[in-house]
Amino acid sequence: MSPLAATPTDARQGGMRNEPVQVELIAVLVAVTDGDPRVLTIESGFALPSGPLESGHRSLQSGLRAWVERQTHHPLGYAEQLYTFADQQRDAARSISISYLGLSREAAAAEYPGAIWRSWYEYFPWEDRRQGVAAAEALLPGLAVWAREDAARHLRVSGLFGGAGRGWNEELVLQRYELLWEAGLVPEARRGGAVEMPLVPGAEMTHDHRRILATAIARLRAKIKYRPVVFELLPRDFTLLELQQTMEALAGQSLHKPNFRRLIEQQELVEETGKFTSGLAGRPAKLFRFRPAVLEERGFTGTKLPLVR
Amino acid sequence: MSPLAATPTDARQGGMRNEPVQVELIAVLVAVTDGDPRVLTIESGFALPSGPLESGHRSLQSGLRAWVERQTHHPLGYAEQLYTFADQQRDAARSISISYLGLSREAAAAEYPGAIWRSWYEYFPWEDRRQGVAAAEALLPGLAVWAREDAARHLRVSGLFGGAGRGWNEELVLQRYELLWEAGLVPEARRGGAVEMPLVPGAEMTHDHRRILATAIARLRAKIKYRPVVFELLPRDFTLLELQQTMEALAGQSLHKPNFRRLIEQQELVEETGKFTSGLAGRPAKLFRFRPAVLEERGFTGTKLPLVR
DNA sequence: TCAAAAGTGTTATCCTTACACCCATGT
DNA sequence: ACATGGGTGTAAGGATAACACTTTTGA
Repeated sequence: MSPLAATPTDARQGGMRNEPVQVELIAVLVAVTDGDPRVLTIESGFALPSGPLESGHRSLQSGLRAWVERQTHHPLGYAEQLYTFADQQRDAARSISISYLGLSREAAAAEYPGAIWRSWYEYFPWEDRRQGVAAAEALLPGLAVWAREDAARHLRVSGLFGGAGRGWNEELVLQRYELLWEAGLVPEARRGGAVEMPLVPGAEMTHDHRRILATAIARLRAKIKYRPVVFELLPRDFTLLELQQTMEALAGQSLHKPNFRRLIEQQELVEETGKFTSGLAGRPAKLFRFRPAVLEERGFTGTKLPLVR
Repeated sequence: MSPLAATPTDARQGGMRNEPVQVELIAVLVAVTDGDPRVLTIESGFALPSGPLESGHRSLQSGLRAWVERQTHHPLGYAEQLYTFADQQRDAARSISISYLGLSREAAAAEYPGAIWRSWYEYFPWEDRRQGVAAAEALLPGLAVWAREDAARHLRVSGLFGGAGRGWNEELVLQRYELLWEAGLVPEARRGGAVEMPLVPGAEMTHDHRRILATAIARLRAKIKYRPVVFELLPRDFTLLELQQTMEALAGQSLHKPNFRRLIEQQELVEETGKFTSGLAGRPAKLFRFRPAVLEERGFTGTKLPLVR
């Protein structure tokens, strides 16, 4: 169609050797159970399901699906790509990690001994502010030491961790983790290094898996606000309180009940099923279901720009 | 720290052969000049800058930077990862493409003959609705043929392309392109296939480069609404009209001037420089500059959830 | 009867949208 | 004078946030 000034091959001559690399697929599979946002792990919570891309895999997603099912016996439902990292291992061959975020429900599969669901707040205790901000404020003294006599560091700390009523942005999960790494307050930052400050609470993971988990949490916290993805984590029928508690679990913050209900109603995301809960404490609640029609109706975005009529 | 039930290596035995693959880096470098959103191309607009990851590259980004600078002599400024694709070429070795979105300004470099800036609307004419919707509506007859007697196809077409006042969501660039591909209305869908319907206007690119460009446009159109990235495309000092026209170029839609200005002002994204334009038609305009403080002040998001006090 | 959860009303405030209008400069 | 773009006022309607309050069940 268009005359080529140079073929792609021509344009790519003369560099260093092309490097054949290993490609690894990593899954962050999330479910919310009993108000707890959980992530599916192997090796007793020390690693995320993962494995190399193989010649038998027809696509990245199907390769990932194969690894998750082999290692956890859990089906991989909805999944989206998260990020691609390159590991620069000295002298060893280079490897590329392609990570995915999956949304599922714990009930969807029977137990399998090699796979364990863990609350993601075991890895990031300071990200859970539903019962108060104590876990986050416990980090402040250590961070103050790191930021001592450095105005730029102080700014970063207070921007990310709040402190004196500075406000908390729940989406900055990765930035907070990276700051803790930089400050050497997290064990994986010290591999092969000296001990300095006392470590911060929170469980470690292999390689960069905890970093990938932070990326997944951040992505999900951002996404629930503008795409109806929460419903992947809920049964077909649910009460508004269950919906609210699922959102709270993800966001790590408590929401205002009356206003939350109006928000949901106003967005017309759900419809009544006509059924009610029973047998639980309190007044029976209406059961709702997601209204899949919204996916067609609006391309689902929310404009935010003052268009001209 | 945590006792391992199995080492990572153990858990990964017994599959097919690991597959060493080629990794390719691809850049979509965008600038807005004279109200035109442009993308940096090589091969007379037929390809995006790209090249394989090499052993000398210290990271994915630095490898990309090296390729862009070699092929276009243009510096790569702000860049973020877009998406990672796997190419399943039958019998040939598999290859992985990691694409990036970069924001820049055309003025930042001198001309270089191998590299050309092209309006992205040359590739997607129907995405420009600033001068009217004729280009999009011209597609409707062909799409109607494809959707004939298929209610689901009709729904997709009207959801994506609007039609009778159904509204237009400018972020669905990729979905629209993929629908046109499926309908066989785009030349790259017919490689090695038969000719059916007349093709839709819009320039072709090699491989899946046009698809990657669609991904980049969609990402950028979404992102300008919640992150202050437009400023990467503007000079340090700019008028509000320049800012507006840059946004319009990206969104492909006209914006309402008075309300746009209030929106910007209300977000406190910019500050006055005290300087004015001169020598142009009309009243001199105040020059503004981006207020970088916003990046610290708020983690920049806009909550959208009814938090409890 | 009480605890627990569901669910409603009301208000003040802010943001968005649309429309109308005036201002300052170059030609 | 007038074309061109810069810039302001204002009012309606909608969304948000905070508060107080009523309803329905199980124990």
